[in-house]
Amino acid sequence: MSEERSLNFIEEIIENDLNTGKYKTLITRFPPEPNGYLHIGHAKAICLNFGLTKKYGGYTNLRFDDTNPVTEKTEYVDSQQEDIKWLGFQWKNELYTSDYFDTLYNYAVKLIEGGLAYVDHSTADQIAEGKGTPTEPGTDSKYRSRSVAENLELFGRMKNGEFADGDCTLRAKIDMTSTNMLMRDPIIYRIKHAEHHRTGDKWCIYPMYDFAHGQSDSIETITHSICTLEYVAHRELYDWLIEKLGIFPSKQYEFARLNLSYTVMSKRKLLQLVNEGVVSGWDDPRMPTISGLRRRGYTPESIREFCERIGIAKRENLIELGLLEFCVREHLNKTATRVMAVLDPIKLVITNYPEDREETLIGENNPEAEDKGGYREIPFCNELWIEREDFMEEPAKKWFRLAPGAVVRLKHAYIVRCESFKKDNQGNITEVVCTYIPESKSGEDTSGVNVKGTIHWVSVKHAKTAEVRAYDRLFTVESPDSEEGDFKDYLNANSVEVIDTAYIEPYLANADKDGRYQFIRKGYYNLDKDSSPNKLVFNRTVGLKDAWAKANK
RNA sequence: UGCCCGAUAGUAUAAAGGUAGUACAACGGUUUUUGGUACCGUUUGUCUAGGUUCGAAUCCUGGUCGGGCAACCA
Repeated sequence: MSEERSLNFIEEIIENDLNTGKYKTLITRFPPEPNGYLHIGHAKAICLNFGLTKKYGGYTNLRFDDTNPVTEKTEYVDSQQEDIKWLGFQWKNELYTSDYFDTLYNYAVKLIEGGLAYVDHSTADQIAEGKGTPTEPGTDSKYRSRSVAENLELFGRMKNGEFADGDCTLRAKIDMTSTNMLMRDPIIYRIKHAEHHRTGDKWCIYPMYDFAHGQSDSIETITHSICTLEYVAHRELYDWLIEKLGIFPSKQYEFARLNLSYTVMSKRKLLQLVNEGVVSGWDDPRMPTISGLRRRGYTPESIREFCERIGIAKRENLIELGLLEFCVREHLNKTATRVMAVLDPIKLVITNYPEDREETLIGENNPEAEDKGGYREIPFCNELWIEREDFMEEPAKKWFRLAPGAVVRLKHAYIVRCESFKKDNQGNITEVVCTYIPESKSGEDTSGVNVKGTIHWVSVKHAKTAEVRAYDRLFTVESPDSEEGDFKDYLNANSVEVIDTAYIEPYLANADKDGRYQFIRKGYYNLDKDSSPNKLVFNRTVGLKDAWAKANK
């Protein structure tokens, strides 16, 4: 493999830092807040952070950024770990920002002692007002000039629970006239009498993101702290705090987050879809969450490949959903077991094949695999289920499938000729009547007949049934976020289609929970978690490309 | 009206002053017992106006457009 992929801007920085000896070991971190499920956008960050240390050596920590007890839950901690592992990555240390609450408290005291922080008894409204606006400077709080001793005493009382939520905050003393709003005396500690998922009721004050993230990076001697673009403005504060505290100088670098067409990525909106029952849960197969994609049948390999292909840069982007689908097709084409399933059945009857005769045919499991993926037995008889769409009473031009008088290959079986067909009162085709060519058996064809088309089928006598669910994009517009009005106005009403009774070949009765199947000529499918031995339920991961359907649109 | 970030085919992403390349998409073809896969080919691009230079996607200046910044969220 001569991989000559060019470096992205972060890799360039890292190679430079490694080459100049600035760092001996690369240390990154993935820092999710445990307040929701991870999605494909997080996968981009996971692949970046873990991928970097895999490539250059060093290691990556998993750090749960749990500084806001009211939104965070252990359920999310567990799901996030599962998702990262499933994607194929292993962290060096499992850490929590809450592990550092004592250290962080001492850092705050140090800031106060240096005259760089003060306790502010202003209300939230007063603080907001004093902040100014992006175009007007802020004004100093009247509590800004409190003495170090008074601030120390007050902060101690905050910690001891002597104040109610919102009574006061600890603010860094920087510059109320800065053009960077974040430097206008940012709040670094607030009071929340809330139960924390790990520290319980030990604390009633919690550090803000800006006073926790960079400090945690520093404690862990993270060399390259990689985050998304919305934190660019925070970098000045990140650096300021590290400098004033005199601690290990981690550096922050920002890249553009992933936007994927026809879906939404914000945790708030995804949570809304879950809470309002628009989807069945975080792992609904239509969700862009890792757990949703997993249930849908996506593979870790395909998601990693996707993240590799989209690249890392600083400009805003909107990735076509088609690329994700390409990546999963690419992987599943190489790995999925081929089987036959008929989703919209009509009956095909072979008049010259004895009614009481049955045959066992042999089919390769995967033409792309080295050993053809092994072989399986497929029962055959005189009555078969075929797809309704594989027959046309009046064939279109370039039609290679069944039509009166047309010949077609039954996959792994014989060539048949359509002699006639039957209709019901409404004019629906109910049965296709054929004769078969006995010498045309697959693998030992001596008939000399050439056919243009091959169709899939399932023996009526031997067919098993299954429910099959097909999914489509969740939204009808490319970028629901940037449309007028509420994003839910653009939900795709037909994002799921359920087929109650599809006919499947008997081999599938023993389908593997983790198996990936290609229903020949239809798409890639896997078993849903709702599936049981009594009632199989398949999800369509993604359809096969369909040149015929596209050409005839 | 301030500050910060960005701008290369339809979508992404390369080219560190020297032939604008790659992938996906689109289109055409070859192969095929999946109208799948594979393979071959084609179309499409440097936001704009100046400047520096023998030479600019790249450096400089002005403009335009897009995004971000006024949570006791992260």
